[in-house]
Amino acid sequence: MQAQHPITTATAAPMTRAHHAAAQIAKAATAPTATDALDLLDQLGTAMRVGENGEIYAEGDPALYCYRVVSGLVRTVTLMEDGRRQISEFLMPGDLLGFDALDSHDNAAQAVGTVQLRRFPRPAVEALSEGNPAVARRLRQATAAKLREAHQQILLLGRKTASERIASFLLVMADRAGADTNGRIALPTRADMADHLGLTLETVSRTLNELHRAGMIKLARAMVEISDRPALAALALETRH
Amino acid sequence: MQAQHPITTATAAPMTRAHHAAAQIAKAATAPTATDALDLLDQLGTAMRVGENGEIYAEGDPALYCYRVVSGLVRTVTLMEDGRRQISEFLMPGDLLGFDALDSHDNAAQAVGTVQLRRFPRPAVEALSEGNPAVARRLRQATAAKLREAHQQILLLGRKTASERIASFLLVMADRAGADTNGRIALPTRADMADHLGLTLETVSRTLNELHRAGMIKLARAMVEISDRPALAALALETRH
DNA sequence: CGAACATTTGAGATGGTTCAAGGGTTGTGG
DNA sequence: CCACAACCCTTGAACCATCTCAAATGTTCG
Repeated sequence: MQAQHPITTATAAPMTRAHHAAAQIAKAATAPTATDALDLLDQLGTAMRVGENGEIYAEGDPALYCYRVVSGLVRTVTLMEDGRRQISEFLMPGDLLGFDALDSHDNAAQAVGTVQLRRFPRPAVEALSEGNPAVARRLRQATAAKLREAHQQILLLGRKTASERIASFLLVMADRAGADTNGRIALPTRADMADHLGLTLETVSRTLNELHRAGMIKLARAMVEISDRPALAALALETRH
Repeated sequence: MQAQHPITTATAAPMTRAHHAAAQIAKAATAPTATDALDLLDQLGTAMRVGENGEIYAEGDPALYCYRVVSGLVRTVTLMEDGRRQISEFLMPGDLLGFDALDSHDNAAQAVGTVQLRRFPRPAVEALSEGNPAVARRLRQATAAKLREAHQQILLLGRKTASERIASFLLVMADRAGADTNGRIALPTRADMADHLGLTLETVSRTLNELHRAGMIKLARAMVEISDRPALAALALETRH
């Protein structure tokens, strides 16, 4: 039902940091910082780079680490035995990854292009959140926010037409990625979009070009620019916003 | 694209309990109970009953309360302006509801049949989890578990065929609801199933009857019995299990 | 009994898929 | 720096899984 993509090997730098710092930090920061409670995490993390199409973790892997995206785009992938593929979400710089795993990851995470990450050992994160209610709350909120996004995606997949899906997707990408200075936003491949939106890459291509002909977007390979946001929003049928 | 259902009014018993107990409980229970940390919640809750098709909360409502299902079946509904409807999930006895809201509910919750609930004021829950890391952790895990289910649903909606969807749904219901003593499980209406599975009620009806003819299930109105679980599981293409 | 509602079934319409081919782009090695 | 290979994207045409529209048949309950 869907074509598949060979996965080139990851270029992952190994890490060398300890987790024992976590408990200390948790106690030190009795009064949560005025900024973001999750800033505390940073000291526990290690920088890491993954090459294009590299795997950050596989489905079913024990959840030893979690990550924050520093730069680049990450996709979260579920694969069926016969090769059908579903991308649950795309993650952008600043997004957290793998924090909501229970003991194993329920889907794979892969770098769309080259990606820079900060990696945190989960035991350290757990220890930190155990000792610091503000961190615990922020983590729960982060997971709740993902759940909310998942519900949006469920609505999209269950009830929207192809052009509504594309319009919704473009708006989400524009809002989250923050268009570059020219209002242009980088897109993943048609195949990646298709597997995210429950369509085929041909339908994605056709629909994108229809929106272009309709004057709602400008199209250039892997880049789009939204020229008529109200029209797109009307198509996407965004309830909220 | 989809027919709509009028909502009969809820029969909700008002509540009378205070939240101030929360902080005390949190402190008292420094050593978390051997059983379930969430048992601590019970004392903060009030019993409540909602009639068939009654609304527990509406989409966009400020999230003042959260709930645990005591008996009956609850559906979580997102509505589009033109009437298209998506049911994100069905909740069974023991399931938590509204705990993962941020400050407002991102979808409505309705009673499928008559439902008994236990209702908790969110400030009390927050206070409890603030003071009790075990509770905080359980709540985060509960939200993470919902996210995992949402990802399954995204795969189902994005990539499965009608019969795969039905088969998957029946297995989930059987596992979660726990079939009655005769292995029979209660189903919501065809329309509710359709709006959960991204199909029309006609397709649900036809597919259910096909599975019946194929000898995989026994069918009796709002009841099914799974007669050939392996065959159903093969159809559902469950990766895990 | 009768009204409201849930389910089934049929027949025709269709949005999106599938299969197929051609054109663009990018990077790489000669 | 050109030429080829590997992709990606586009476009066309036929097909089909599911939807839509329509009607008949339960079923439930006041």
